[in-house]
Amino acid sequence: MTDGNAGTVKSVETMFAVVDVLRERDGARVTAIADELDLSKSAVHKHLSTLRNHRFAVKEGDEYRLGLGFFGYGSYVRTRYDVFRKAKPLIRELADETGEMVWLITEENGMGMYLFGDGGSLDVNVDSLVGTWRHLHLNSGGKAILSRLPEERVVEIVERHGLPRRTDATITDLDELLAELETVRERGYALNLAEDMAGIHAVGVPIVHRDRVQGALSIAGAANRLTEDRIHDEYADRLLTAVNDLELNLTYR
Amino acid sequence: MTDGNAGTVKSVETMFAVVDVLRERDGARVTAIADELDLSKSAVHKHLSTLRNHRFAVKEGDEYRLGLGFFGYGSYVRTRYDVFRKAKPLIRELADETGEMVWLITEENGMGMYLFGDGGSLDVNVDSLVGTWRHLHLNSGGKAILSRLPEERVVEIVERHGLPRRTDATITDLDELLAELETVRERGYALNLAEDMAGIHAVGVPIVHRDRVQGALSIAGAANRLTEDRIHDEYADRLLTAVNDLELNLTYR
DNA sequence: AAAATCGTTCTCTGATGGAGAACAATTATC
DNA sequence: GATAATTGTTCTCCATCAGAGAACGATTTT
Repeated sequence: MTDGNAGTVKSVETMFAVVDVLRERDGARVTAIADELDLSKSAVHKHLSTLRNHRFAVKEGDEYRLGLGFFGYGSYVRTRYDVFRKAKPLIRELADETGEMVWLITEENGMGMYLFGDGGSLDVNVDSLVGTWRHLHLNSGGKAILSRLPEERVVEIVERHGLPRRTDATITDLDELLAELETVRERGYALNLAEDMAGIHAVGVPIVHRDRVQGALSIAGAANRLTEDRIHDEYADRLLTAVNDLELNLTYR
Repeated sequence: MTDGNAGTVKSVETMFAVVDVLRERDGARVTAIADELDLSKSAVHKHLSTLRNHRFAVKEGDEYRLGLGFFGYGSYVRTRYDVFRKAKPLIRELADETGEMVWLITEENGMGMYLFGDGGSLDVNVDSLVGTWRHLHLNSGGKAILSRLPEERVVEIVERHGLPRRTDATITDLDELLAELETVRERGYALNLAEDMAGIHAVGVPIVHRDRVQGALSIAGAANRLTEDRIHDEYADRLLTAVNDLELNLTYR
């Protein structure tokens, strides 16, 4: 527990290293992987064969890439989230209605992950954000989630993952974050005023079900459209209503 | 090569076994996994810790489940497919226009996988099919893909994965399949007349780019709406046009 | 044509994966 | 409510196997 990787399976650890090289390089050949990881070619080859047998890697000529096996298991994991299945049609609706991006984010081990996103024109590529890990303090959905966690967990999370800065507006101080979360609790929704990406504003509302935060919905878009005023006047209420519907849906349907 | 799992890493193999138990059981506890796999508790525990460190498993109380790590890597793999990124908006459009389900399927190691799907009133159904492996002979998109593979590869694939029957209409004979693929080549699109699921018809068109099949688009829906006649008269042409657009998009944009 | 580099398949050995015992904590049973 | 059974986790320790290195033919470079 104190030691990070005590009691782990080393060869699985190296397998993950191989996988990460394949991901970072968008595919690689045996020798390149062996060089990068300081492993013998034979060892790397053995790992790649193993991965291939389980469809987690594919071989194209002499180049190996990650296989669709990951997508298969990944889709399964997402589909297991009740909140995803129920939020998806709602998100579509909200995206069509507002013309902005609408996101579902959830938390695991103190980090956030976008489970689904829709809408928005060409500003941000939705698909490249889905499935990526995000620090929770950097976005409205993440802050909405944090606002519903016990303070000791928030502190724990910040200690583990830190509060990296992305823009001038990023909250990088724990006390400041805790104060902001108090505001979020009172108000019912969280803002993101260019704290992650310059020029992008957002509102986020936590999804609570059975006394647990299941995630958060958020609306994000260009700062000149999603002004602070319009968020308070229009978007926040629309989002609160949507989340309320969703929470009822989670309970009764 | 002859021996299926010669030259593989055994402990990675057992890791995958653990992962599969977690998937099949929708989460499990240490002892249950150890019992099922005939492993010691300590071994299973070590594997679970390793998986957890890499976010491929999470622990909730004493129960372990697969983690969002899979979804992260899975999303990456899908996004790497150019054909997915470019087909997605087109599929949305087609789904809205026709009111039927529209699918993108691709092939890896002789099996098909739905990369994306949209539309249809049975919206729930869509997400449970995305990310699952499908035999290629069972659906229109798969047959469309097969029609563009060299005959020896088709034979190879059938030898490896067989031609399992799903309904009365399923093609279970290799020669019959090869003949059908010839028809598909001449006509440009493949049909699926309740060969996988009773009451479901579909049309599929292969997506060819740089002399390789990148996948196939298909339209699927209730047999009483997608009658054979209407497929030939309406849907096939609409789909061929869409795929043609997509192929140009793949080349020039 | 020669040299270099590649992926794959061997053999071999030291590191380590997995069994089993021990433990406290929890749950089941009476 | 006390006892017994079962749990997850952490040890130690030995037999296994993960990984190094050499050898191979096939490609690619020079």
